[in-house]
Amino acid sequence: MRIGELAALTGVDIDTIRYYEKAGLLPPPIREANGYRRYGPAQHERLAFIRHCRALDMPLADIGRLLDAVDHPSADCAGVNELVDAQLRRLRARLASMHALEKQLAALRHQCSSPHPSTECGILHELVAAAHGEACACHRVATA
Amino acid sequence: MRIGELAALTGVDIDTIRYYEKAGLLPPPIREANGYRRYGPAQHERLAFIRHCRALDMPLADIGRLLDAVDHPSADCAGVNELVDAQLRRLRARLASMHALEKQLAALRHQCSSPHPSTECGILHELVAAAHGEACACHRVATA
DNA sequence: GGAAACCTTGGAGTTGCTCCAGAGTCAAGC
DNA sequence: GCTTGACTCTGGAGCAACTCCAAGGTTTCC
Repeated sequence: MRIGELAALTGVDIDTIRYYEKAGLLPPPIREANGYRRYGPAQHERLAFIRHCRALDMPLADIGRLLDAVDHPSADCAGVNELVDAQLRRLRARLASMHALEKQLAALRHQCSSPHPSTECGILHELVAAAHGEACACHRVATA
Repeated sequence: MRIGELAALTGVDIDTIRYYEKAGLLPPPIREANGYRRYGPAQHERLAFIRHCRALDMPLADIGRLLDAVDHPSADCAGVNELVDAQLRRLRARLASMHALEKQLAALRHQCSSPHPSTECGILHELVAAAHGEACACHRVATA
């Protein structure tokens, strides 16, 4: 199949497929006489693998290492475990900080419930006060 | 003060300060005879405001709009509310998807507890099965 | 035979910085 | 007077993971 068909089949943008090739995640495909890329089921599967990993928010570099493990089945999979663990650690750290952030923003939003002139806006007051180094509702709540 | 002092005072990298200037968030400062940037308390405060907003993970474009509201206090603050609301919506959507992701990764990690040869690794099996379009532990759990 | 749809390459743009090269400026020490 | 080191300047490249575009070649369909 050609690149457009592969794109339609997998829901991956044509540019993204070419990007994965340039990044070394997809091997350079055979070319037709006119220079068009030709793909088979193996590439389709490999692309689906990549997208599944991306759906798990893994960086492309890590996906490349997983593909190496798939390509060289003799090695052991300790590295695979470590990649998934690292991904989980990153995700959990980010989740914690985003939970804190949500509290801060909610507190900030609470400072102003209806439109006023900017001079009287609680949100802007908070942000300006924070810039002065004063306690602000958002970070006061977050660190309490 | 010069840029290095402002950087030390605020904990913001020198390059970042120049970047904010180029992005239009900080007005071009006065220059000394030798061309060095000279900053006063007003710029210091504006930079602190920007960093506080960045700590709330706001995009620079939104911060620019907040600064406009600060600079033009006569307008009303409805736009400010909308920016904070939009930021909260973005954050909450991202939080929800990251929670789902965490479940998926934890389920995936559970497939392999100790190093095996890659051919027997439950994690790789799952990812390859997912690429085949089969049900995978990670997304099966997440969508259940 | 002509138009529309497809493919090619290379490069620029996105966000928010961070780093670097090459050059100028300035104060302190010998 | 000269060197050394710390500071500053500009412009440009690099990161991640794409996305979009221009300019051109190819195929397909009517």
